[in-house]
Amino acid sequence: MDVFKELNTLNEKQREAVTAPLEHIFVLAGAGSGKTKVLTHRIAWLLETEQAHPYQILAVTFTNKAANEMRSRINTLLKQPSSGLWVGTFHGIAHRLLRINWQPANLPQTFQILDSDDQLRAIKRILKTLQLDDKVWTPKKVQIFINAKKDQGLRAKDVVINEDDAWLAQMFSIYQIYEETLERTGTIDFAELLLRTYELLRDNPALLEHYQQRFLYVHVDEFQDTNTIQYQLLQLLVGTLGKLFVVFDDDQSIYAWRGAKIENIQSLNHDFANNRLVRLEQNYRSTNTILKAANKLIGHNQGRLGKNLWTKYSGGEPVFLYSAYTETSEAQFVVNKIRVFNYERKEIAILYRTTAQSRIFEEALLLQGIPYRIYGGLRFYERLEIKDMLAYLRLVQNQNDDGAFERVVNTPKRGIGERTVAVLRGVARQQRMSLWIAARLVIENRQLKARASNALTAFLDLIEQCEKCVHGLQLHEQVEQIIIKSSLGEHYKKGGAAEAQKRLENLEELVNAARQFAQINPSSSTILTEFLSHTALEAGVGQGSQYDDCVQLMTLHSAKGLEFKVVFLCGLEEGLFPHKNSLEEGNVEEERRLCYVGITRARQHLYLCHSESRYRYGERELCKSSRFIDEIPVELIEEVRA
DNA sequence: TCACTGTAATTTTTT
DNA sequence: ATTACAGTGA
Repeated sequence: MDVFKELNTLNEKQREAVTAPLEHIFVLAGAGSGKTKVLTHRIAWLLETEQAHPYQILAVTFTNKAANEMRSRINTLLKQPSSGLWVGTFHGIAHRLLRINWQPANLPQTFQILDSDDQLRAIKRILKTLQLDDKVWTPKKVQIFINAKKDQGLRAKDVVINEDDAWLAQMFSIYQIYEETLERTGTIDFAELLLRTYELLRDNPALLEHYQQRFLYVHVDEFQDTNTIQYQLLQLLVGTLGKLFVVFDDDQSIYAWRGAKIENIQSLNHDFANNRLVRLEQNYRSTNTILKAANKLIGHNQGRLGKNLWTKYSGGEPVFLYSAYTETSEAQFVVNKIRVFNYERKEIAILYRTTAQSRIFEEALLLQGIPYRIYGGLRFYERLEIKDMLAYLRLVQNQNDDGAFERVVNTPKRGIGERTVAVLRGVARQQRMSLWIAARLVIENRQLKARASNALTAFLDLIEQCEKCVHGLQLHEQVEQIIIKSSLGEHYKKGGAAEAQKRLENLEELVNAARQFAQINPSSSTILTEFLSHTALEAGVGQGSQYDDCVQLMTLHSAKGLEFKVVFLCGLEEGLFPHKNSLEEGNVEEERRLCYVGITRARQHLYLCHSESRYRYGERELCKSSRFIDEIPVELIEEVRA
């Protein structure tokens, strides 16, 4: 790249951040102020004028989408694929470090990642064996508790328990058993990826020094979303040698619910001395009207760092407001409007608070034959049949994976019922062994009736056969073989016609995904392990989009970082947005920031929609329009009719 | 052991 | 409305 030519495309503030001397740089970047541009240009600047080597550069994002975007923009800028440069999500980078350093991290080489669903199942199993009242100790609550502790960097054993607090004591004891279980099964959950990586570096000084010397330039996107353990990890990595470059917007902090600490922004100044703050407040995205609406809305929040976005674009059409009678007419209005616009369809987005709202828009779009793409919702690798197949693969690769064992031991049905599995669980727990080994033992000791024993033996043989037969095969052939051997394919053929077809197609798609994965990644003996991790870390968002030019449907959370010519912000109703749960927890400000994110996605046209009534739990409920609508000055709004 | 039936709970967002 | 789960009979 011609650095100096590129610099001319930046404004003064952006240039200041990109060409800043080698200190810690904090960039307060408002929506649409070109933060990704600054980040990518900074990296290019380091490479071209500071003689940095690609392998000295680390760039961390929060979503896979953002990571991919950044990687491709860096490549475009450098006019070649950048090798050696690490760009990824916090979880992706932690995973990479753990794979390389599995031994000092005290992990088996084939360790696997549990997604939220796997984690919840593991917790349910533990609660069942402990025979606790599942009204008091709901799996969800336990899951939230454990993840919160891990996000704070706390192990069960690290915490001093006040014996008076029976609830807390019980929670920690569950946490402890959970930790032991995961240890035994060779699996780790999402939060553990971060915590384990933190401990790995903290407890291995030589290793830490190695990475500190390597990653001299650490970049973090969306810094306002970091949680405690992520912050601590950054502190370790940057050390005294490294230079930190963070980009953040406190008004777009929307992940407090999963442990993001907005206080981390304040800590920066103290923990990383010799720093420089650059403010990007010029917006290049939206019309002045849209920006004014956004500024006024977010002005209702207290304790902001404070900034005022401005733009050179004057005026723009008003923000349109549509009040529907029902959610169906809301969707109809949106779809009719979409037909009028003469833009590319991918320039149009329908945004909503909850995934459940997508269905009604999907139906309306389908009816009118408008191509659309839904982000989020049930992702490819989360589908039932895919999870089943992945469980077979996991079990073939690591027989101690109890979660995988339980999932497929009787799928498809092979006569191993609850009773038999209960016996295995009992033995496994008593002798602290995996279900697989317990099964072996139980068969040897003839603890089961002949019928159950035979069925179980057949299952164990099946898995071992699979293990033998996939040896030396290509990754996608391994998947293909196991679909056949496990007779999962057969199994799904039997279901309802249309649904069964879909499931079979998905299994076929999994084979394709494996083929693609093997093409992108260098072949190695651990490719199956890596593929399985990939399915957990990137739940397969890109699968199955048939058209390129589609109307974009997504939740407000997944819209962060994107922009569209036309935005429909839907379901603006009290209880839905702001969501009831947030109101109860007193988190209206985060909901408002979410609304701010939504509004600032729009370049030219913004439609706010709400419905007077909505189906919930099978009943029609009356809905009040959202307070957020009232917080936008009326002179910016124009009511429209269908 | 498994299919069937009735009842209770469920819906915030993502790695 | 849809789904998950527990209880019941074959």
